[in-house]
Amino acid sequence: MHTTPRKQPTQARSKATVDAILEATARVLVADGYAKTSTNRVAKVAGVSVGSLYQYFPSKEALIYAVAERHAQTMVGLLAETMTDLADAPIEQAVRTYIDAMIQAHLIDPELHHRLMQLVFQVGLSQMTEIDDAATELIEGYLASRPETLATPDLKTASWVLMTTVEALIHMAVLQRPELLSDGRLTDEICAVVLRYLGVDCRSARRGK
Amino acid sequence: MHTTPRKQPTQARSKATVDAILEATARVLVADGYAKTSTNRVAKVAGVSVGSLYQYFPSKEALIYAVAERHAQTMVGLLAETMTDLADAPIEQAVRTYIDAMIQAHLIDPELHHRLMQLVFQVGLSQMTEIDDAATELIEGYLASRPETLATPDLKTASWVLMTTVEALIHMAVLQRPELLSDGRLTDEICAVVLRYLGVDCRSARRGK
Amino acid sequence: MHTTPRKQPTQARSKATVDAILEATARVLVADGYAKTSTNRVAKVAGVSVGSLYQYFPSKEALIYAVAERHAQTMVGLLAETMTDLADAPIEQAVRTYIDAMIQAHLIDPELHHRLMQLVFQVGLSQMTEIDDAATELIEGYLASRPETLATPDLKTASWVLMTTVEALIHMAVLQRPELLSDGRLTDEICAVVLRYLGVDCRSARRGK
Amino acid sequence: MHTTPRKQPTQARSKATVDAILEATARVLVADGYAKTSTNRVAKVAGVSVGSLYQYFPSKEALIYAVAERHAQTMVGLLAETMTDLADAPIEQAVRTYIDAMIQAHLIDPELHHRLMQLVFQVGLSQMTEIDDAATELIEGYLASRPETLATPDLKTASWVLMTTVEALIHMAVLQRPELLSDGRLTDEICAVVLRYLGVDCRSARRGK
DNA sequence: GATGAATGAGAATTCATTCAT
DNA sequence: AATGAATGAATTCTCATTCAT
Repeated sequence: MHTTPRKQPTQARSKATVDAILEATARVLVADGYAKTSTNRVAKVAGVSVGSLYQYFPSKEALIYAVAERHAQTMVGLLAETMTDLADAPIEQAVRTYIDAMIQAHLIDPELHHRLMQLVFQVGLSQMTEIDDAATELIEGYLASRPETLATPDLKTASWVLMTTVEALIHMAVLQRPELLSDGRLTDEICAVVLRYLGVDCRSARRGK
Repeated sequence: MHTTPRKQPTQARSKATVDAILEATARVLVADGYAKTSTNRVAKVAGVSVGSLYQYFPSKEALIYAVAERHAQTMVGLLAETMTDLADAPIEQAVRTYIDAMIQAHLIDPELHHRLMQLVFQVGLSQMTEIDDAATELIEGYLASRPETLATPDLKTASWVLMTTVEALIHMAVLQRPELLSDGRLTDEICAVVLRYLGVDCRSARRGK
Repeated sequence: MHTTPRKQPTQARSKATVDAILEATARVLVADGYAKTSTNRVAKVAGVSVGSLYQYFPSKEALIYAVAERHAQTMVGLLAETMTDLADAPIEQAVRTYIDAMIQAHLIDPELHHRLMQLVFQVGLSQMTEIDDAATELIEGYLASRPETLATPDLKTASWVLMTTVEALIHMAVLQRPELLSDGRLTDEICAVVLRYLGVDCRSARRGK
Repeated sequence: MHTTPRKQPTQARSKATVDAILEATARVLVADGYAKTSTNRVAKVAGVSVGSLYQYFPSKEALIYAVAERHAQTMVGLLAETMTDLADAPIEQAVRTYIDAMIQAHLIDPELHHRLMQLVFQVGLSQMTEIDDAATELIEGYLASRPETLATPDLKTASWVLMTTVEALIHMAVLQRPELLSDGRLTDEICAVVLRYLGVDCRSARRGK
């Protein structure tokens, strides 16, 4: 089963077609779920014929892959943009910036993100796990440069725990508790989870607030 | 679309048939995923005819619902069994018991659990979110009885944060980092995340370890 | 690609279904050719649903295979029936019996036979070449028992030449010169080709006719 | 459905394009078979656009027709070239020349020849049967000029029998027994079949060999 | 109650052909 | 003339569901 795009659109017209197809795929995937996402329907929503769809994507899977690729790159791009130059920032600020960036990244297209995450194991969307891997490495790099912040000696496990925790809280909040996100309460709580885990912002710190 | 079982099996033989069907559904679901789980195949694996399957379950969805129901009840049952009489236990012990119980519950059938979790939004398996709701209430009840443990005044949010965090760490570990589970390292780390978030086990506490 | 039947029909009803499907396949194949033989059309002609067709034959190819199998067995059966006890017959009679049997076999279903022969290399219908192989062996066995009849020392090549010649003349006559078949002229000519090649029925023999 | 070329290429460039298309068609036909010979693929292999292809050939069938036409003409051309001035040659030499010429004609492009022969009835390629008709006429003309050679009074039938026999033996040998062709054994055998059928080269002739 | 044959709508995919650029 | 993007009917095959036996 091919999962790589069939050909690169060269003309402006075909570029627009490919964009329309990817956008339609995302919309249909969100609305109907993977099982009910039919290529004919995607084509119809995109306003092109099935034939055109298959001219650029050799299979339904390739379509999903391309959407995941595009979404993952948008998210990682936003993260990378925000996370520069935190090396010297105080840890409270670094953590808050990371969490804010993560939330923004999740808000790019929350429903699409969720659908794609569901498919990670079902279809094998490595693109999506790479977001997490990138985040884990980011955290690991930061913690490695500040050994004193780490309560546990196991750097890798701690990084994974932090990434997983932040990711899960944001992901679930986006889906189940959007009100917590909009008023900023959640950001505070996630910061608290992270900083306290790192030994910062203990009762003493909090009291001084 | 009906999603409730068609009739209650009264005779012993019927009970065995239903059990075989549910077990077969779980196995096929794990092996092939929801999309490729066909009722004909389930019937064959269960050793009954499709006709018999439809005698007890009016649709494919009803089948999945019943499996989710059974699995959720097993998990909640195990949790309920373990969590009795923690009201007076010291917080460290309560947290550890909770986390241990959660891990055990996740290890009942990790792959089935994961498949079902994937389907929560796709098919609308409220049974699975009820596990989380039950856990959240459990936490909320415990924290409500010990207001001094809470660093945040928002009891509901804190409970949700804790449940989500513990659930995510265990779930992802079961799938991605099984080695962290088997040697007990993860239990320690999750305890640390929870207790520090609750203001217990700060640096000072840890140092004394 | 599976080419073997999916399941054996056990009940009388399904046996009739399978028969209807095979017969319809043969008719559509003859009428429309392989490329235009669609499974939906076969099902319609057979008076069953596509689903039923696919219950017994996993692919279009499997369908053709089964038809070829059935046809080849009918032909070989007829040959075997006719060709017994020629060991002691005079060569003229043996040759004529063989040719007559071959003609009868070709007349079972000439158009189907032709379509299937066309597909031998295209689809790989070994069943059909096996008819030729069986015929070649028959000839080889007969010639081996009468070394004096053979003008060439190379038994295998001579057998292949004879089988190919007889087969081609009958096959083409059935399709292009049916009138030669009906009045028996062709049988005489094919006998002449064979017997003269074998050194029998030279001018002298003929003159005495 | 049009089957005649759309326009005659007058310019040199057009001629080259048409040639490239025909050659590509032949190659794809041999490699993939008729059903999988797509016009898009032919165009790609020919190095032109589909649009250009359809400028010269109004349909897929027209493409195949043109290829058959070209191939048949090449074969008939080679035959005609070789067969001149056999009127006075001894029969043994005439037969051998004919068979040699036929073999050479079959070796021009054996796989293409076979693919086209398969399509004769499927698509109706009269061009290919015309090769046989030409050969039959050639034989008939020769035999008519030498009535004494004929064992049968029916000239037409005898010619058809000879043409069919020689054609089949060569055709099948090219496909199934190429080793018989390369070492010349087959030529001898085919000569034997023909000459003995014609009453020449009886035992007596052979003995003197 | 049980069986499993039958159904047919619907999904993925291909490819001959057209036509705007 | 040439290009190649676009079309969409047609094809193969699946599977949830029904119902005669």
